[in-house]
Amino acid sequence: MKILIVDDEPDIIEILKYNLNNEGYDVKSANDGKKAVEKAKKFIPDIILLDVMMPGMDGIEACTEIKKISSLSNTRIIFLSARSEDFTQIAAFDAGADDYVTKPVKPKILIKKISSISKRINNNTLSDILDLGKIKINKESYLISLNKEDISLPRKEFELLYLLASKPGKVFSRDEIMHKVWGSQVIVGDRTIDVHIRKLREKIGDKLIKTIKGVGYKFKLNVKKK
Amino acid sequence: MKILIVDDEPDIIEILKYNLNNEGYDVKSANDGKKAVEKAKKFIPDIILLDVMMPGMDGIEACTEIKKISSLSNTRIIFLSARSEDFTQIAAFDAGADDYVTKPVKPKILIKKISSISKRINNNTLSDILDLGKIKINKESYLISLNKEDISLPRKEFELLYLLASKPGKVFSRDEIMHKVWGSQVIVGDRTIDVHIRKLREKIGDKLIKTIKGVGYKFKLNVKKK
DNA sequence: TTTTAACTTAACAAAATAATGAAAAATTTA
DNA sequence: TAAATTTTTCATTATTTTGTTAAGTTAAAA
Repeated sequence: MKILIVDDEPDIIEILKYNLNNEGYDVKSANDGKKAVEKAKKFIPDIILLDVMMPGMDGIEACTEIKKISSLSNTRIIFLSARSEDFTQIAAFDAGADDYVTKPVKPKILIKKISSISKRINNNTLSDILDLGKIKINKESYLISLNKEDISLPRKEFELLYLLASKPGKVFSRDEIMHKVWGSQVIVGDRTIDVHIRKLREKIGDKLIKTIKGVGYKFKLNVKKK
Repeated sequence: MKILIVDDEPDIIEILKYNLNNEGYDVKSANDGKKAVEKAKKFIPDIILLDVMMPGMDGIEACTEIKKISSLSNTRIIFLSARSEDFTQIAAFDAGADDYVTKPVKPKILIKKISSISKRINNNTLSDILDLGKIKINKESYLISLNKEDISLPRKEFELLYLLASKPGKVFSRDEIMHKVWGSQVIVGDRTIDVHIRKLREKIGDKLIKTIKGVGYKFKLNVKKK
């Protein structure tokens, strides 16, 4: 996740950079509106933290500029402003802000907002309900229904099943499963995945997930033909 | 806003009068059905609080009479009855009651109901009520009714419940809850949300809100299975 | 058929997450 | 202003989920 910090005070950049780096974000910075727009074009950040008050091009202007750039259409903008009661809030949202934080910025709050925004970015792509005939997988309620009976699954098991079922027939390697379900940062042993598969099979029966030895696992298509 | 209280017990009239005056209502009273009808004709109250059990003409009869009077067609009637399980409820609604309150009357609840009704009179819109079977959630008066019993909830608890119940079955993450209930500018700890959930469960029982570990909370649908 | 790598299974340990109790802080009401 | 209520936090405990290991199976390859 890439973040661009824009502020004219080096101290603030320093603090934010430090905290965000610690959280594992890829952070760059700029110290005025103009440079911000340039850097954003190259860096294509996921999130821009934009100070409202800056000499030269201020945050609102910069935001307006950034919003015009099509390659940055998925970039979220969080404003940093001095006073919460400020009229700038309104202007900020008009300019296309996704959120704002008032100074002095508390790193905890900022990090929470950022993680909440990044989750939203990630989640939006997946559709919510998979309907595979006798099994339905509902991400909204974290329930699956098998032959009309609801079964609730722990999170990892659910996500594993959801992944396999999102492309029935496709064989997922353990690497791919690990990447998609556990995320790129986490590394677990291959056996761990097997164990989760087993637990799933205990609950949904062993017909639906097939092992492809030496390759991985797949969700089985409806195999009824005459 | 004019309110007429009708009850044969002076104490009750006293208490209600005191509380409603404090809220700025214009309050008069009567101590039996007949006098109530007469006073109502002259006073043209917006709301009548009508005791069911009274010597002479009882509340139900009085209500029927009042409903015949065209100048009182906009007057709402709230019954006061001793027991909630009473058949009188049915008779009361047949007679044209708009609402009822069980004795002993809790002033807070009564006031909320009244303010809810007055709002409805003013903007003539239907109130915002979620009806989930045995639990009803009335956003206008911030009251919920569980198995016919009114429970008044503090604002945060109410809004939390309202959010969950607005989409039964959907799992709400703590982030989403925080966003929707606390607003985007407020950050509270995750435990805070848990605590509110707990308070809610203390009041409405622990069947209705389910924890999805690692994900969030959801309002449970009617879960009857054999 | 034997060998062997790959998988399954069960039992257990570790980590993550939530429930609880108590109490401080903030807010509302009297 | 004091009292009461509501909201929030914190520390502790309980619970569930997740991950690991090791021993048994299986199925393909030699």
